[in-house]
Amino acid sequence: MTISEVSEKYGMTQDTLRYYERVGLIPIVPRKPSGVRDYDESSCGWVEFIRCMRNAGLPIETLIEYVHLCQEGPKTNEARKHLLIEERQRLVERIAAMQATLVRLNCKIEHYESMNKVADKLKKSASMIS
Amino acid sequence: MTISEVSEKYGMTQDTLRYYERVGLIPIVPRKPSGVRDYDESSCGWVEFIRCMRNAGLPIETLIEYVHLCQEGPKTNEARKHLLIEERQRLVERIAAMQATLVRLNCKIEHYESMNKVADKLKKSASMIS
DNA sequence: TATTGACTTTGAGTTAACACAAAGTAGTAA
DNA sequence: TTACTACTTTGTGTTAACTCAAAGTCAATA
Repeated sequence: MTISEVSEKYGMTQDTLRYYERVGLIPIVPRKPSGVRDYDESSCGWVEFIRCMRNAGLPIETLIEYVHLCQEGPKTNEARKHLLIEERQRLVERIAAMQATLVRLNCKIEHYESMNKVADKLKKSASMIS
Repeated sequence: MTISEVSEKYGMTQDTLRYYERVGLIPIVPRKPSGVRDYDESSCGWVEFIRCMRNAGLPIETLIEYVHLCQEGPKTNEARKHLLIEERQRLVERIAAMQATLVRLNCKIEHYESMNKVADKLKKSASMIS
């Protein structure tokens, strides 16, 4: 697959794909003899994985470390697991914080809606008088 | 309350507090005759609210707009509500994405743990032979 | 009274995460 | 053969959200 196809498929710009590769967020993508990137299944898998993790807010630095570990073979399995467990912890905390915020937003929105109702009632009473 | 007390209380730097006020993320904080900030209950409430929203990832631009609306009186109630509803929608989506990522992380971690078990079993068999 | 320390404003600097521009190359179509 | 298009690398620019520095002010304390 060409970079434009991958860009299309995963909804990321070509610049971002090259940037991710440059900084080590995904392993080096294989090239055609001409030097043009030719994404294989593995490359696409990485792109999709990193997109997912980035969407969830995992920091680039940590992901770069993970990718490095993956490229060093099975001896780094423990280290990778620890890294993932730590990130999971942080993710769980972020989700909890966001859910608390969601509850709060709901309260505020309901508050505004109840104000509307009060306003409606006032209007009704007014129209009944007039 | 002084800025240092507020900074302490909410775990934000004084610089961030001043920055938030400068860009309109919180309303202007009342001052002592000397010009020093003197946070009252309302100011503290705003600081806490904004911290919460920022932690959940709501963009500063949107929050600035919300604060502006709040300062324009009750005629902006509808607009505020709409703004909050939109942000709630985006928040719900972010939470969903993060939960999907969490599931994925769990899978990966379990994968690494099952690999450990296999390794353990191999070790055990080896020790039984020797 | 002099100094100290916490505050003030204004403006510039920093960091993460891209986004863009320039200059060059490979492959294809006319 | 020329023109065109999609790619390449290298390096610079941008944006959000702070963060720091400089120079000055005020109140309290030695």
